[in-house]
Amino acid sequence: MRDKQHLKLSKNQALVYEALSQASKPVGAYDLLDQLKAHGLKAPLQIYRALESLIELKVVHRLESLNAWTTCCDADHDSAPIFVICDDCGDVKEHIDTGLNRSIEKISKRSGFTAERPIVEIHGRCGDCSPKTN
Amino acid sequence: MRDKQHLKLSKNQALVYEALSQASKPVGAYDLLDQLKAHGLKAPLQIYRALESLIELKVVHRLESLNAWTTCCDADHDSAPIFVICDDCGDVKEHIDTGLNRSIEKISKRSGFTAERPIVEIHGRCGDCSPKTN
DNA sequence: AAATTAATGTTATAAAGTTACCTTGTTAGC
DNA sequence: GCTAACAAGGTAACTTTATAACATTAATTT
Ligand SMILES: [Zn+2]
Ligand SMILES: [Zn+2]
Ligand SMILES: [Zn+2]
Ligand SMILES: [Zn+2]
Repeated sequence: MRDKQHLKLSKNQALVYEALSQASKPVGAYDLLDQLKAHGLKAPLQIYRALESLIELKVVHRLESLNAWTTCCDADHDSAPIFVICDDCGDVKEHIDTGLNRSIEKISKRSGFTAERPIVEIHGRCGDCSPKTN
Repeated sequence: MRDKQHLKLSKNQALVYEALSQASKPVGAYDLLDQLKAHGLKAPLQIYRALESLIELKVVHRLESLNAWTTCCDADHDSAPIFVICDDCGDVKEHIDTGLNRSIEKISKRSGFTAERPIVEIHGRCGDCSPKTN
């Protein structure tokens, strides 16, 4: 978590971050809103603004294929986060993998492209949900 | 394109596939609808249903981070398509890369996960749009 | 031809995200 | 302490994206 402890978050940012931290899976913006209505939040924009700044601070990631957000795994990474998503139980894990990141760099450079925001989201079945083949 | 020539598409499927083929970039569902209103289509669902079946047939991919669809590059691939997306000019290219696919397999197996639908979308700047460093 | 399956048509509605405009706090120079 | 500059917040209206529900028609199989 590096110095995420020392992050000075505004009220709404802190509320949204806290809600994401306590969730066991990524959460959608309107779900966050529902939860945080109890704390006085009223409009989608309050959620979206908080999420945007938390992403800027690199403590939250957006899952493009789920329209949902989750806290960073705390690996203090510069490279692309890799999300492994079980379509059965909804479990999501964040991985950091230098090999995959090298591949992304290679593919990009080969075509003169500058990778700025690589998105890797692997859908499938986790160990618990996969049919056992024994 | 393998035998995409020989695909028997229904009327709506053919219309949507044709529209995507002629576009130079991925196209959103409502943009497709606007275009195809001239051909009698009227409702979003007609577009979404056609897209769904075209994806099933593996001739179209959805770009999760763009909410848009594009035709397959015709590489007749089993492995994950990798999209390289210029956030400046909107250009999108599909790549197939065995190295990256091996990384995805490795990461998955390591945690007992079965990858079924890997999503890789690399945002950044293409060669034409990158600031030249000379 | 009857049964089955795939594709369509249409309306209404849900879910996700943004624009516009205005108000309130916080910080930094004076 | 005053004030300019800026970051954060509040609210309403709205746009964009996607799906549910239900009825109909076309193509395929038996
Ligand atoms: Zn992370
Ligand atoms: Zn699972
Ligand atoms: Zn493809
Ligand atoms: Zn470009």
